[in-house]
Amino acid sequence: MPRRRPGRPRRDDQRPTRDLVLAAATTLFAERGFDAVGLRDVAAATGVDVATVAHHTGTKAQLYDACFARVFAAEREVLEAAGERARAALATGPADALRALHDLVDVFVDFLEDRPETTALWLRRWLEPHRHADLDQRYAAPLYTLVEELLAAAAAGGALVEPAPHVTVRSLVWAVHGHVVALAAQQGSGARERREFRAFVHRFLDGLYPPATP
Amino acid sequence: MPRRRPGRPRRDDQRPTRDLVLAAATTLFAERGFDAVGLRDVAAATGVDVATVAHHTGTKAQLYDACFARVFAAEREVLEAAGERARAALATGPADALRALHDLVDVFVDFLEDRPETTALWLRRWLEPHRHADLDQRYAAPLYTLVEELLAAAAAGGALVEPAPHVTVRSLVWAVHGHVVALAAQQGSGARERREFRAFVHRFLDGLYPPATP
DNA sequence: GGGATTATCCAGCGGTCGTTGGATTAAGGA
DNA sequence: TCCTTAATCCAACGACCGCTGGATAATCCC
Repeated sequence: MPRRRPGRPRRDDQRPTRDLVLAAATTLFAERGFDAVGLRDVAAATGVDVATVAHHTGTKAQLYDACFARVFAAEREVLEAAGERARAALATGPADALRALHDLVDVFVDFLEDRPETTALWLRRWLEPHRHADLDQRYAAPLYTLVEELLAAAAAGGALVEPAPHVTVRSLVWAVHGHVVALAAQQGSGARERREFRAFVHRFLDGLYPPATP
Repeated sequence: MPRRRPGRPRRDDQRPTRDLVLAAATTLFAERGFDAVGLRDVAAATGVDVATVAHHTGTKAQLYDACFARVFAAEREVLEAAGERARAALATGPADALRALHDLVDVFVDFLEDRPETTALWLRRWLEPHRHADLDQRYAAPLYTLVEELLAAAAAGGALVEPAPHVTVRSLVWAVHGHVVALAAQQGSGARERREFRAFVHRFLDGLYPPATP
């Protein structure tokens, strides 16, 4: 239990103020985008003053970046843990690699369904041209590499027809984002949509390989 | 040749001012989004005053809607023309239906590659929750219906495995948008990317059906 | 030619934005 | 207890925002 640092306390300070600000800002940025969110909106959603937001997170652009870093770090953490398990299956054989690929994609879909703000921030960032390189290299590239390795390993049991794995991976990723956006757009639990999408994804993965001709 | 209407002329009035404003605004909105674009930016890009923009397009929200209507009307026009040809192939047989499906998707990919602002506006609109219904029903639904019909017709020559056609179509559409975004993000002509993506899409369409077991 | 109509620009209004200086309050360290 | 440090809020600054009233100029209709 860390001691409180000096300073005038808030009325309810169970969590550090910076975390509260980042959480509120992330939600708002995901919903409305950078320019439509005012620092006074963030402050009101957190329950503090505008100056307090600035004191903890600096400028608005820095706050935006901090929100991205937090969300994408969480995504990366989950995916890398799943990636470790998948890598372990790489050496054991093509069938295991294909199953590991299915598992990895399931983790990815589950994560984005649970945290749709990840999809929203991801899409918004793609629409900012000057940030493409950073986003792609720091967050997307490692995942893409892993999936491509899994694809290649799984292909050992039946030659992979697709000549450009990154196109396949990217298309799959965008399909998942589209699924999450569609889920957020409709009312209801979307349980059927989730089930159908998973069936589609698994069929998609299996369809990447030509039928085994015994 | 329509006569000029009365009023103080611009210095160079080859095209109607409203068209120039809409074209400039569409580019800016696609690049930066609604809130990051000021009416003074639109005016400067057009070469007129702010008041002139307001005079021709009303409020900023109306200008935004007009840009959407123009872009999506162009998309719809192209797709419906291609859809007419595809529908003609529906009755002739499963092989023709499958080929028509390929052609229709090619038209879709070509169009979005040529006009990436369509993808940008489309994605931005998806990120505005209160506009989902309108976007989906007015523009997406007719296309989806047509593609699903083509899928069903093509399936007559080999049972369609996929049980939820709209999931397949939506995933394909999002994959195309992802392809366009990736194209815009990289330098160079992207000729190889385009070729690879087309190969992927056609393999994807063929993979929707189980292998014919002779 | 002369009013009517239309397009354009200028200037400015009220409001909101991101940001900051400084006062206030509470905690830790001596 | 007193000084330092840190967290918070208040007030306000300058800049920019969407929007508009009104002046001006060019065309049409008669």
